[in-house]
Amino acid sequence: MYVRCETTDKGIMVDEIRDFDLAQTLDCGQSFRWTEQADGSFKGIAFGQCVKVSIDGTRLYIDNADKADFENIWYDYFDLGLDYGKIRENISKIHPVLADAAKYAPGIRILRQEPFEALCTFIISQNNNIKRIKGIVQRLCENFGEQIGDGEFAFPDADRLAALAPDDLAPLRAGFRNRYLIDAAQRVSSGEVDLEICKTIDYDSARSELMKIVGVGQKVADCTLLFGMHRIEAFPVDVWMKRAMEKLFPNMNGNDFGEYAGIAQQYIFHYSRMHPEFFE
DNA sequence: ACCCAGGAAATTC
DNA sequence: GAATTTCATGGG
Repeated sequence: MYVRCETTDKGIMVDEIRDFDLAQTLDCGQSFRWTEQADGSFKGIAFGQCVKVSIDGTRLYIDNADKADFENIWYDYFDLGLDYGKIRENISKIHPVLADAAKYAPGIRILRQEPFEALCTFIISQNNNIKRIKGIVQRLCENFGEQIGDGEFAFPDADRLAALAPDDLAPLRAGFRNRYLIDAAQRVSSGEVDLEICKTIDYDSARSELMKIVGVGQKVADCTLLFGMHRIEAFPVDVWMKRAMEKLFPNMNGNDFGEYAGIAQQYIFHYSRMHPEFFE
């Protein structure tokens, strides 16, 4: 998608936006740092910058960002270079229920989050619920992240967390996940686990690289690869996806959804979560 | 009191 | 090896 942006009183404005719904994308359990405001906009932080985003028709507004920020951070973060309409069209041919799921929330996009943040937030996600995950992530940033504004904190980097011990994370109330977070930070900080290389090496190797970390299994590795490394062939299977596959796609698995399996996964995950009656 | 939550490690069979 | 239990915490 070719986009131009210009400066307005509501920050940067980008026109001709398609296949993008803020609630569907920012409140669907892939990122845990966005909160909806009373006016329908979303406030959040990524790459150390706090912004407020809103959509009016085909126009995307990003407040508190300039043109350089848009080009350097937000164009990629919102994955505006990928044609989701075309992908939706293609994967809808695979299975009629997948077509239904894609049609249900056509504005979902896969964010390109910071790798270390994706790793940590999905470590926190295990055996947990989205509301509490958000609280723990918020406390992690408030306690150990760099302050970037009035009450706003960046996600802490691996070096900072690597200097801590599990008990130092007690204020998070993350329980048994504390030692997993410290182990992840120390292995990333030391270079034993290379998050950048996970963007390019073959999928199984990338997954193995992440699974060196204590507390990272297949599902957390897949989520990290999908949301932090934009490996959109990843197909994380959590409790919702397990139910969905058994009930809605019997005798199928992630491989049947092809190179865009991760995008299919998000459509199915969201569709299932919004329709719990499917699984009663 | 009990069960579950975008799981994984530790233990047991 | 496969199946079960445990791990903290909070909400329903």
